[in-house]
Amino acid sequence: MPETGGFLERKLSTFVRLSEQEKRCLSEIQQSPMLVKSGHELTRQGESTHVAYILQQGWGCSFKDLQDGSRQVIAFPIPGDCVGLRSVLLRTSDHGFTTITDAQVSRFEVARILEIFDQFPHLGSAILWATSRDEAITVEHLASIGRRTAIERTAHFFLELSDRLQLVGLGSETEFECPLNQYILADALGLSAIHVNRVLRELREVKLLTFQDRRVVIHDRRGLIDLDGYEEVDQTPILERKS
Amino acid sequence: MPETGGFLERKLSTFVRLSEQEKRCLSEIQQSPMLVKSGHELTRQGESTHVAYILQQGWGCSFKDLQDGSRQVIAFPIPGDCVGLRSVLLRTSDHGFTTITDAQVSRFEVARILEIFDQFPHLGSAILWATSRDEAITVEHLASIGRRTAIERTAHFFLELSDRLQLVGLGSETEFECPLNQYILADALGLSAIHVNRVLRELREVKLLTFQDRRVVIHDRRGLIDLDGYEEVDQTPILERKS
DNA sequence: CGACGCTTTGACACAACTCAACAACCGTGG
DNA sequence: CCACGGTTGTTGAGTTGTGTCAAAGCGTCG
Repeated sequence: MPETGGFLERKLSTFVRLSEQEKRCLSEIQQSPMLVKSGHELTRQGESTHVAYILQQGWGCSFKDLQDGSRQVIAFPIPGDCVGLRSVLLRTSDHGFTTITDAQVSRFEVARILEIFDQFPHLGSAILWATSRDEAITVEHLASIGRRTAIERTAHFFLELSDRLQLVGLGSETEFECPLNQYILADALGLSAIHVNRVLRELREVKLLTFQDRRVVIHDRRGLIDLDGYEEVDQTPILERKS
Repeated sequence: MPETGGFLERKLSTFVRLSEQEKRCLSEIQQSPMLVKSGHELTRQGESTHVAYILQQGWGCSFKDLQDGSRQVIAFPIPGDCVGLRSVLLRTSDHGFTTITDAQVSRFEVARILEIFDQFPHLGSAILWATSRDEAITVEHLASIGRRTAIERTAHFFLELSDRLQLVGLGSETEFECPLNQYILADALGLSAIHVNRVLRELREVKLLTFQDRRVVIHDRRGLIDLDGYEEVDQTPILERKS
């Protein structure tokens, strides 16, 4: 657990300097998070809802179930990320969300977000920035699955995950916790679990990256980047307060 | 060319009933569209910008270029759709946009959008709805490429395109103009152009769909849906004015 | 007329999938 | 304490969907 403002404040702070008032507002909507057991489906594909969540602790994934029983994982939100914000504007949710570990989430009414946009425009743009970043990640994901080989895709996935975790202080340059199994990884990468296993072995053998015991160790960041053309995100704050 | 309000008004109207004032506002930002020649890159990957566009006429695509020279097409905006709205919030654009035919676009400052959010909240939520829908389409696209076979993916793509075009009155249940070539299609579907050709042949042979002479004809909608599990979007307006 | 963009086809290669089996690890209960 | 099933990881063998390479057909346009 980071400084009082939580992971969300930490993440948004890389984008815009927040006033004390805005920080209070953030704390307020993140009060009394609820506990959620591992494997619980917080939101279901096809349901309609008026609430969204901020993930406070633990891991989960948003996903889409297809007709033939297969599943595509869309994203792995990490602490500080919003869950289900998009769904509330569409009539029905186009995807589900399930926890992967025990987790804590803050629930909020979407109406609350609209109020915030009104009251704290800077905070509003910071949130818009965050959702834009999430979208950009989805788009990159799309490009990965559409055009990269299995090993490039996997390397890229872990680099991106590493960067996001570092942004909220949940990992170092070279190492982070990652309680995903190879089945979930497969559904995220658009591969079969068996092939994921082979790819992970190869990454290990060429001494680029190790994924073992719910833990990722990056042995050769440069090598991974060369493999897949990963581009680091520029994270310096770009919006300064006017006054 | 539809009624005076343009394609954007028509699209948003399926979501929320617009006041005369709001309609005027929409017309205003779409005044004096610029002409863009086919094959022109309106925005470039990696550039930073403060303007976005509304496509008025013609076809284009947003895409991502990868390190190895391959390309992934993210979306085919059609008239009434926004282009580059997300990019302006991130420091640099994560994708490019190029026209595919001669086109007309309205350029607008992002600041203008923020003003609209202020002045016409209903219009603001309609725009948010539209961007949420675009996101949902991207997510569906991701699932398609990750988990569907080439033929399912292709069928799904054309069904979705058909629905969007109908929404702005640019196609019927069974037929629409589609000036895409098989190379661009390939980059959108995450396939090789040659395989796209094979898939199109098969769709034609089993009498589901014909793609020829820049024109798509849907022979058997039901059959296509059965093939790929396409879900129609519920389009009844869900936001009614309060007063 | 030739050049060019796009489509079509065939032969072959290969990345990733499927099926099948086994190993390692866990918590549980007898 | 060990036996047990359940979950996850690992490996091999064979299959298949899709990519690559090569070439030809066909409009259109200068």
